[in-house]
Amino acid sequence: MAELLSGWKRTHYCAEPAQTEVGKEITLMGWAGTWRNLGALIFIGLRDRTGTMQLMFDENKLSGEQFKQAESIRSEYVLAVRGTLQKRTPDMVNKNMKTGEYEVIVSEFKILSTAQTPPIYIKDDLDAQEQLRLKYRYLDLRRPCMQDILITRHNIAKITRDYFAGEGFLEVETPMLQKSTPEGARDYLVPSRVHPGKFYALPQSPQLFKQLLMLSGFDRYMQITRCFRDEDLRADRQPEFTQIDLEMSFVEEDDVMGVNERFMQKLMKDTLGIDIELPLRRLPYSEAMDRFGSDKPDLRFGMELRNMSDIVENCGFSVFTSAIAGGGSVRAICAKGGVAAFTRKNIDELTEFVKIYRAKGLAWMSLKPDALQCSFAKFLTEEQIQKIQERAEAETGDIIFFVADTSEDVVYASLGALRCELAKRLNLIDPNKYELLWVTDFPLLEWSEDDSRFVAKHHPFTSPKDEDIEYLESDPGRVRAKAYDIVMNGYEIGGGSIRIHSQELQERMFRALGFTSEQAWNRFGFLMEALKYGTPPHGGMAYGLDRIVMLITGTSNIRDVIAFPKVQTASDLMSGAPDFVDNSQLDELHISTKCTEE
RNA sequence: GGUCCGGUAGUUCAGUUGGUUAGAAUGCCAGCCUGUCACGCUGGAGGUCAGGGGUUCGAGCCCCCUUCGGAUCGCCA
Repeated sequence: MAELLSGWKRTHYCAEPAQTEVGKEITLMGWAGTWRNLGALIFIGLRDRTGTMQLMFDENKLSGEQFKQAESIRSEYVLAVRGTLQKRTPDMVNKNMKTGEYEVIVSEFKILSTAQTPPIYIKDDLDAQEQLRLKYRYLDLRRPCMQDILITRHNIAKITRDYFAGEGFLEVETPMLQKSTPEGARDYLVPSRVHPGKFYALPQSPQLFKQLLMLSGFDRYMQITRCFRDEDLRADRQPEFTQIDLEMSFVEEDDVMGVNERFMQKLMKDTLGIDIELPLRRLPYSEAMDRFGSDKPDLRFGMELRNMSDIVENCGFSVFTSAIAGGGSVRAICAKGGVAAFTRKNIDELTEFVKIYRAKGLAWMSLKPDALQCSFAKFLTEEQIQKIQERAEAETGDIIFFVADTSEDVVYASLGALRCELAKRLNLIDPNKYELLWVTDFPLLEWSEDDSRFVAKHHPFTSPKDEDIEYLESDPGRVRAKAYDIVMNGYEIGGGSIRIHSQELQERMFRALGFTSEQAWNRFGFLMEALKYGTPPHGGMAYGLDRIVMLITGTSNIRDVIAFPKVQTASDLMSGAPDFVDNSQLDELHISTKCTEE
């Protein structure tokens, strides 16, 4: 049944032919879409990656055998078609089609491949279960909207390479098989056949190698590269993902941020035609947390957090006073028009919502037109109520929401999330708006309860701020880093830092992280050694390419921007990976497992 | 590791208080049709109600377990 090309050559893509080709014979190749058989006339849409062209099979213009064959064409058959491009008369134009003014009168065709009825429809407004789409990913990828995303992804990668090449960056590849470094995320391990009992790790990032490239003198490096982290998945997180990774020598924060914000400006202009004003806003971490409860604030809307602790410190409401006494705070957020927008049931939902973030509850003050409704009003003086409303910039019709907790982390996390939830419910987010900013001055270290020690917030090679270096041993928590994240619409799309380029400081850093000198040398000895041989000051950053593609294509699901993604359990529904392997394979790798098939 | 949501023809879904033979649309198959483009008309086929167990005279529906998928907290230097 499947015919061969036998010398046929495609002359055009389906959506390519235009006015100049009218009346000429063209050859198209693609997939049959929906077919409409009118008896002596058959219409079929022929689809390729550029779009769809309507084909007309006319009983009077084809041999009897060919017309009979045309009647057998079904959805997703692969066709090669020769015919004449015709301009449709005005009453026959299909305005919903890019090629709606044209059609091809088929004179000769081949069925290159037949197809079973596909388990999912090949159309943009598909509403199939994602499970099914992923099992038949190759069919899902036939849908024009999916092809558009991957085409946009290609364009973004190309703009990226062109831009950085133009700025003097060299693309250098770094190894996929690396030494495991247990700091940070879990590694994917690869057993070594040659070295019994030893393992490589897949890169979480090319961090150390790009620093070594600076040390070697490449000066400016970039790479679009795959990274792997064996952590739980999310809507915006895959176990293997792509970074735009770069590093520069002889630079300080402003240099890295400058070249990168110009990159984002160009990217937004070339993909969406959006103008981004430079320089981008910069928000120190502490201010971002204080105002937005997040280190990746969505600036498409306001609704900033307000600290009410000093006002309610001595009121009789124990929820508030005990939170403050316990070292935490009481903060609030004002929902404009909340009285009209939220029912009592909605407020209960919001209360449940903040509990996800370990808040114990959600207090609220409803400024109804006739009266103030507030469960804890009796604990407050008129003056305190007045001050709260002033600070929240609340007016009649608004609701002020409060979270109190002994942990600032809980207050920030719950109110930061509530802020976004309220914006969603109040419809404050313009989907066509793009708000970029830098978040800077991150803490260098943060205390880990699990490990009972300080851990690097970014990574252990991040340089402390010059003026804070002196506190590295005495007060590690107050040391700020030369680190910066670039944030767009509430997503961290990239981040980086100036690195430590002195061996002495790097050793102090490892000590602050609780490593003995021996441990540090054992894990990162090659870096420590390298730092002895002439290291330029350097820094860089890395972007999550997948997240950038998500934002630019307007998808909320990272799986949609990756050709062959993994599901929440990190498996591939199409190929069935991961899977058991033969014992002989394990033997060769000197591995025995605790789990077996069945 | 936790919480929540979901799995019924190929597909998307409905299925009442637990009650006769599980429905619709679409797709598929067959026939008719020369301007369709969500073609139309006529007819037809198509079900392990995710899997297992339990309660019951009786389970798609109630309970338990398992499994698969999604969202999310923890986690993600």
